[in-house]
Amino acid sequence: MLASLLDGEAAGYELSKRFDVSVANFWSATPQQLYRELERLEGDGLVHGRVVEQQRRPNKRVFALTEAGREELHAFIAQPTRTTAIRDDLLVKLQAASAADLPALRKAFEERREQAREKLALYDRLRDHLLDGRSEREHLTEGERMGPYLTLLGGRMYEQQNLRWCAAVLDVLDQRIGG
Amino acid sequence: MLASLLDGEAAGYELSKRFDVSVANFWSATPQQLYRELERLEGDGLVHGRVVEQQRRPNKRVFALTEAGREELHAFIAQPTRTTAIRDDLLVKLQAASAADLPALRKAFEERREQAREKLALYDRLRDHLLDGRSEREHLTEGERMGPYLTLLGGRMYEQQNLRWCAAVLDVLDQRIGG
DNA sequence: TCACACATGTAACACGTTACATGATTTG
DNA sequence: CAAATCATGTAACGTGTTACATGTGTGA
Repeated sequence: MLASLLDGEAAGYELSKRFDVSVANFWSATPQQLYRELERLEGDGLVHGRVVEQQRRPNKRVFALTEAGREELHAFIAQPTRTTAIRDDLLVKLQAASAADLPALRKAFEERREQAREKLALYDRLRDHLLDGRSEREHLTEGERMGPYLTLLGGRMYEQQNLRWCAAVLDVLDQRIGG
Repeated sequence: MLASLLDGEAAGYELSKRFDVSVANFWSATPQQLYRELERLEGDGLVHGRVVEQQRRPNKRVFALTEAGREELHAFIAQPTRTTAIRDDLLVKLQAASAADLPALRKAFEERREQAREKLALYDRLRDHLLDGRSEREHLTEGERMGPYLTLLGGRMYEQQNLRWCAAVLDVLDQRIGG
């Protein structure tokens, strides 16, 4: 959340929208978590909220990073990185599948492939928007922050690999089902 | 855990070892979770435990899948697959980094690259062991279960992509730090 | 007029992690 | 002789998910 607020102040609802698109690439959270966490971060002085009155919408509380929040981010980056825990239902299904499960498994992999395609298309749009006409090289050498572009690159590479893997698995499944 | 028990009965401690190696590829769990979960699964009749008395070791309780456990696995495979939640500290660090953070970030990425290399080496050993002299094609068309091989393939592809991404990011970081 | 977007939350529950506890045997 | 491995757990805590609750404004 602190990292997301670097891109500008936001209310809980707006943050949850950001998480749906760009941030979901590397961090997922439900709106409920965000609201709870905002209270805590404000209590710890890492963010500061103010009420913005709106005419035709319910009022909202907009949160901005404080100086302490920025320092917390620097400290976080300097800390040892926790190893990432992977938990993927689809791989469990694949691991456990026997002959009778193959058609259901095939369907699950087609869905995963479709999701990967959609994410890839989304990332490509975000990338074009982020570059805004400049070349990748220009953006990376001259831009202020290279982070958002490189995380997006990571997301794209991840989904491309995902597609290749789905293709390989579907290939095997079709041979097993068909032949 | 049910999927892991397809590879043969095991005690909690043995399961935690399996999770450390092959299963960690797609599902992580602490030993404490496994012990707690084994109790629950036995309560639900999905696994069945028996005490194995040992001479020079503490006795152990070995658990095997029951028929209900196997059915549960089939049902699980047929269910809609939950979308996988990604949460990666390293990507958050990258997203949030500013100029002052680059050296710390570089170190974090070198560590990630090293971890990827080690995992890849482990997966290659597991792959050789799994194939046991046969070709990939033979194993996939003639073997009883293709799951373990294909999950391993997924892990290898994932780590290879990870390596490529680390290389790309380190390249950019070095240009920013050096130049 | 119906559904969706905006906007924020509470409460209950489920799940996961960390610390602690125990004690034998084997390996270096 | 120390450290690692085998073997199993409890208790406390922290985090995450799900269900529920509320109400206005906008677009089809």
